[in-house]
Amino acid sequence: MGYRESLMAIRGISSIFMISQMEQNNNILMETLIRGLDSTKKLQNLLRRKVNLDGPISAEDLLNEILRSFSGGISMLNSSVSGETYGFPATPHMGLASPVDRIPEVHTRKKPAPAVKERRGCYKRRRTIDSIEKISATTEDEYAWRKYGQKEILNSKSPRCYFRCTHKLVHGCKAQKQVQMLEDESNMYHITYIGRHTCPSFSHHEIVLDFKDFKKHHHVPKSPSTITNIHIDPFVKQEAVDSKDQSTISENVSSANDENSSQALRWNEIFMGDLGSSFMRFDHEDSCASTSSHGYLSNIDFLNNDDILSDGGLLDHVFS
DNA sequence: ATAATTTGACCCCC
DNA sequence: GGGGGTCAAATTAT
Repeated sequence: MGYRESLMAIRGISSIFMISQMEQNNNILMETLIRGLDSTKKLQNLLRRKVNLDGPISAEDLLNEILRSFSGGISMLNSSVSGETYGFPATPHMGLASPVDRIPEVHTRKKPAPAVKERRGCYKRRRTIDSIEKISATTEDEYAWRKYGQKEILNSKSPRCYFRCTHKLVHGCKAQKQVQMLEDESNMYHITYIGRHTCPSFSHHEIVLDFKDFKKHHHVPKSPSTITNIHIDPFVKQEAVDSKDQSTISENVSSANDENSSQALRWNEIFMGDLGSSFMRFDHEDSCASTSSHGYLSNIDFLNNDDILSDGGLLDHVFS
């Protein structure tokens, strides 16, 4: 049976199955993927021991690709089961510090109960938010983020960490970021960028060619902020943000005036360039007034479950 | 001294 | 009612 026939069979069967059966199949698939991932990692370790640096690079590349595929599949399943959107990971985890891997310390401080419940700011829960999601091996990017919250998420082992732009108070920058570690074994992060940086500063950490080397000689904070050597946001000019190093290199990259028309494409370029294998779809829906009044970002829908089995959907992309 | 993080409380909205 | 996003005092780091 050829691939097309198999695919058609899968589609036909899937359309008949009840949801519970689909979940059961998901579980079986998940177990299979996890076994495969584990075996591949072991094989990778074996290869690394037996071959020298001039060995079969292509085999190593192939293994890496297998790892990415497994990790991506597991991430997809996790996300679809939990009702989240999903994307694909770019590269295996590189062992960078995690912002969410710390068990919160138990503090003994006792906060005196406020005598009078003062009304805080009116919170607006986002509905159709201006957000970009990605799955990444690293939580770091070129921006400076300040953590302002962490929440345990229902049915999730990893907490979700909340970050806002460090320059929020100075420049009123509304950019936010949420980071949550995926629950598979890939050690990747589900990162959601909300809103856009409006602060008039830009970092150029890509001048740091080897971030790992950089970390050996510089203190790197626990937060996922500060440094990356991966990509630049072409919309904004931003200062270097390593708060410890205080080195600042500024450069005007592009004006803010010509960005709207091609913004979705640019974000697409950024993340596709960064992740390599992210699947994103950009929709132009209403912006949320609470997060952006300028329509800076295009909304993104990660492919939903229907896309997996629909014509021209995810499977077709993956296997084409 | 100042900045950043932690973490329980608060609050909105599904 | 409760999940999750945010606040802000306390704590920690620089």
